[in-house]
Amino acid sequence: MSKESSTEMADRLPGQFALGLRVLLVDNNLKYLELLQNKLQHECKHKVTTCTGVKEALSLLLENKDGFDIILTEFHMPDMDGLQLLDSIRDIGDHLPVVLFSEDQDMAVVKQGFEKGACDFLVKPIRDEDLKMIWKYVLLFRLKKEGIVNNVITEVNNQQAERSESVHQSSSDDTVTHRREGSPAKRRNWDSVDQDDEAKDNKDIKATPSKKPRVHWTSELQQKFVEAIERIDRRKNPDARFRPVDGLGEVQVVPKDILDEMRKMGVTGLTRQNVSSHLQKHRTNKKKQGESLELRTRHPGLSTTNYSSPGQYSSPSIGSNAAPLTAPNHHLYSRNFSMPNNYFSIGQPVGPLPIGPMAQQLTLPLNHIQSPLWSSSLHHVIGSATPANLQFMRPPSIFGNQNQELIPGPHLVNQSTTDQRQFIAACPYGSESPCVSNCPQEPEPPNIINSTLPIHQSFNNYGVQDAALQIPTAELNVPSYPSQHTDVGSGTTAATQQELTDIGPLGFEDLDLPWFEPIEW
DNA sequence: ACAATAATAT
DNA sequence: TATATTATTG
Repeated sequence: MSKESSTEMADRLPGQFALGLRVLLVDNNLKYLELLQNKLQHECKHKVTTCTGVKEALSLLLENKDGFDIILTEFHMPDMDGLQLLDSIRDIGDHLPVVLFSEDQDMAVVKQGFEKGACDFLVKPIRDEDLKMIWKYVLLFRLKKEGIVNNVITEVNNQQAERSESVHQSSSDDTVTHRREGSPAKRRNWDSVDQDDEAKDNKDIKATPSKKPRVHWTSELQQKFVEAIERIDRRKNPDARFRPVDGLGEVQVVPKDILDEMRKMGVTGLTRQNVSSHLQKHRTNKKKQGESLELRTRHPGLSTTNYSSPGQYSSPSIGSNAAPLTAPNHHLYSRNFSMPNNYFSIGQPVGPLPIGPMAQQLTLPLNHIQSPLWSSSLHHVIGSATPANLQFMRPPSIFGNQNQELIPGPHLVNQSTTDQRQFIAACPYGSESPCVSNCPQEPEPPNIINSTLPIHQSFNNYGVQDAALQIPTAELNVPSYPSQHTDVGSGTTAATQQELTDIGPLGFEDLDLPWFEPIEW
């Protein structure tokens, strides 16, 4: 594999590159030193300087800082080992790529080498093809310094990924999940460890985990994608009854098939995962579309474009492409804590308020719940966030301090949010809370995110007796906005008002919104 | 800041 | 594979 990728690189790169490459070759084994030197000089046309000790090498480097392009050194040397060499080189200026080689391939050692910034670790005897390719490190090293290298690496990796995917079906490598570590300065092994293929059982030094380039789904691509799905769908679901929506028929259309089909249609360069990811989005969209369609059928007064959510904290525009009115499925946060996940502001909206009837009429049943946990005045909208960025705002204080401070959440909870939504925090202490009379100071609200207690207990400890949610039964007034509606915050015309009145209230049950599910503790 | 969209993890 | 989560981008 390495051979192939190397060859490809060679094709793409200027042939002159390696001529006169200045190599500092270090090995205390004279025979081997000579062997390598010969090959490098005669076959590779490099300019080779040899030495037999690390210290010597370092002094050469110090003498002539810019005298070399690359260092090729035996790892185990009597006077110093490769790691120390790497350290010292970094001291000098870290401007040279270093390739280590050694007899043994103790993985711990190899790994350390990479961590110290070695470009590669070759195992003796070094294969000719590897030796001839050492220039690539120079190139990569320089490119990297110029910040261009990501592309190069990415390309190389892509090719490798593609190749390996087509060979053995996505050997979904269980590379030890490298959490993205914050040190971008750290150099990585660029190519996979080039030695033999038996090295592949080594999980620690695999191919570069660099980022994949994003696939841009152009409209043509999208079109083919849909076309592919339709074809497969027809093939798999001959009975039209089972073909309600793209890819959502009785027999689902799966990424692999789509990819195959698309390839037949002449699409190249996509991976199965690309398709999978896109399919996910596609299905989500379809579903939303379906939902809003259904809603409109039942309530013709509601056109999709007529809605917008109030307040800046409201979530996905209820208009255009987002589902209006349909409540997202309830999301269960770990430990039985359920959070309402609304498209609307609930209760007292926070932040810039929509003016006009919107504010009043988009009031949801939640407002009527008298549960201590969710009673209307005790909610406030926090904002929208991805789980990672989720922050919980301290609930509005019953003591009047409205300066909510953010309680950043390392979220141990398993939030099940697919998209960014608005989150709503509940004030755990209702007006009935004993805290009102008993606590001289504002009590610390339970940290519902990090608490190890069952959530209801947190609240109980806090004076909330019954945290169970109730399913609201109140009526919902659903307003309609004029079709030209642009911005909720910008005002409401008389015509709007009229329209709103015309629509009239809808029964909550009409909407079939599973706002909450009762919580089982 | 926000939302969309793709990558990545589970 | 499906789906959840996270990263990146507009």
